Amino acid sequence: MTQFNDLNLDPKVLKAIAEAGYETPTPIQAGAIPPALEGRDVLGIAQTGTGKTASFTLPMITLLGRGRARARMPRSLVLCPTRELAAQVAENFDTYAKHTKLTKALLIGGVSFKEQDALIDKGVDVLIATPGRLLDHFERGKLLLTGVQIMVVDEADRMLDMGFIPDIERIFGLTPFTRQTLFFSATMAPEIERITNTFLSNPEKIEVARAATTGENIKQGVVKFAPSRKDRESAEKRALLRRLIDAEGEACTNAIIFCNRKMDVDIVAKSLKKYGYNAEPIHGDLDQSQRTRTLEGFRSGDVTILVASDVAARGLDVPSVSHVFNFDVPSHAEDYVHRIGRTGRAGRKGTAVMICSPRDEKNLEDVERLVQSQIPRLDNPLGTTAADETPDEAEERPRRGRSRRVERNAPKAAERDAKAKPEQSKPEQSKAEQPKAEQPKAETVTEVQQPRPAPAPEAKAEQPRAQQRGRSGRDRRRDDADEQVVGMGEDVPAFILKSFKERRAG
DNA sequence: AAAAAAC
Repeated sequence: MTQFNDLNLDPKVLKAIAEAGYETPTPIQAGAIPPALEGRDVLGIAQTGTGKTASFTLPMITLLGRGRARARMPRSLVLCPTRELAAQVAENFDTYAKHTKLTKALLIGGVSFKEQDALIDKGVDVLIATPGRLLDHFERGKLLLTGVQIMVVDEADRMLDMGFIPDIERIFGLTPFTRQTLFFSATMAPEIERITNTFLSNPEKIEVARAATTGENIKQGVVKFAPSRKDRESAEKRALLRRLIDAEGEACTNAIIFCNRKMDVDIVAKSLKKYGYNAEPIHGDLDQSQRTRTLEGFRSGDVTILVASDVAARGLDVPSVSHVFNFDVPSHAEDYVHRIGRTGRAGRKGTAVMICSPRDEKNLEDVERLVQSQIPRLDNPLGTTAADETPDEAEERPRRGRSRRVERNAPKAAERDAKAKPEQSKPEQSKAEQPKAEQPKAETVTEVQQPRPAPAPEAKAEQPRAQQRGRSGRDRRRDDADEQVVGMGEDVPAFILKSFKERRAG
């Protein structure tokens, strides 16, 4: 098997890779690095979680190793759709370029121009940017792109969704024809295809499917929710969310909760905090410093629940998320795939639970058509009809969740996660809650046997684990899977290999 | 109808 040492990378880069603890490149890295080092254009079709970022940072650092940056003329450029993603790429550069003298600047919105200007003036080897802020700098005459030798476009399909393609085309036009282009997208939509035909020259195409999307390692479930009274809807929905989180018990080490609206992100986060959960909101209206702080806290484990808009649906590298909760059914079906793709990364187990209100039914149909299977129905722990009491009041005793303790009841899970996060804060279980025996935490969600249709809804919530299928072989948890991407290219559900357009077409 | 990204 190919090792990083076989890849002709700069010894300084190899040293940093070894120090970071890596030996074996992922398939996208093994495929993209050699042609990139030869100076060829690369078209990488890969999702996040495949090691995509290093597949362009490592050869870039090697190629830029010689030469020096001139004032206002960066030698390379990486474009990302969101600020967080750009910041992540910048971190990656810091890690792998630490033994070199290369300089970099991160140009993203929401922060002052001053520091960014100062760095550009000094001259940088690598510029990492979101399109808006980059063009802003350019228009102020602070930046020349005629010295760009390598240009990277990351998450191109998301750029497309966000309407950045005209900006990207414009930026392409500002760089020299002779540049090398490394282009990454999760899917090849027709518009993406057009861009690559226009701006890439005889690219080496590397296509890698991720094993872990909605395949066997993400357990999915959906809970139908109908409020007892209209004016209680939002409070009851939040109460249901808490019950669903609690039902997962110790298995839920950290989670992302997605809401469709920024306002709901704020409300849900605030409500969870009130009930003693360690939750923080993240969405585009929060200021950048808070977004950064929250994300850092979530990565480090200081924050265990991230309540997020779709700003966090794609691209964000949050290792080892055990659960995704969809507070709403996403209105764009493809967002479902991206959202639940935040869990079950790198061959690990993941759980994705979604709440579906009557008005979300249509969106649910769209999602199920897209993934070409029925998402197993879970029992509503609050009951299907009117509750006798307002759930918010019923559980009003706030639970103390600040203390950190090691997992007690789940030694295996604790072992597995020991490397990543030996401790975690957990809300205390309220006495008012139903006995665990009736609500076994690991069995609340049924395994998806795709593309086999889900079993009858009634049967599965209480089904003992031993009777569930699909637990053999690869399906088992890996103890050492922390950073390694495993099972690549195998057992990929057919739909994930198709473009979203093809999926919609059925 | 919403979210993201520029001021």
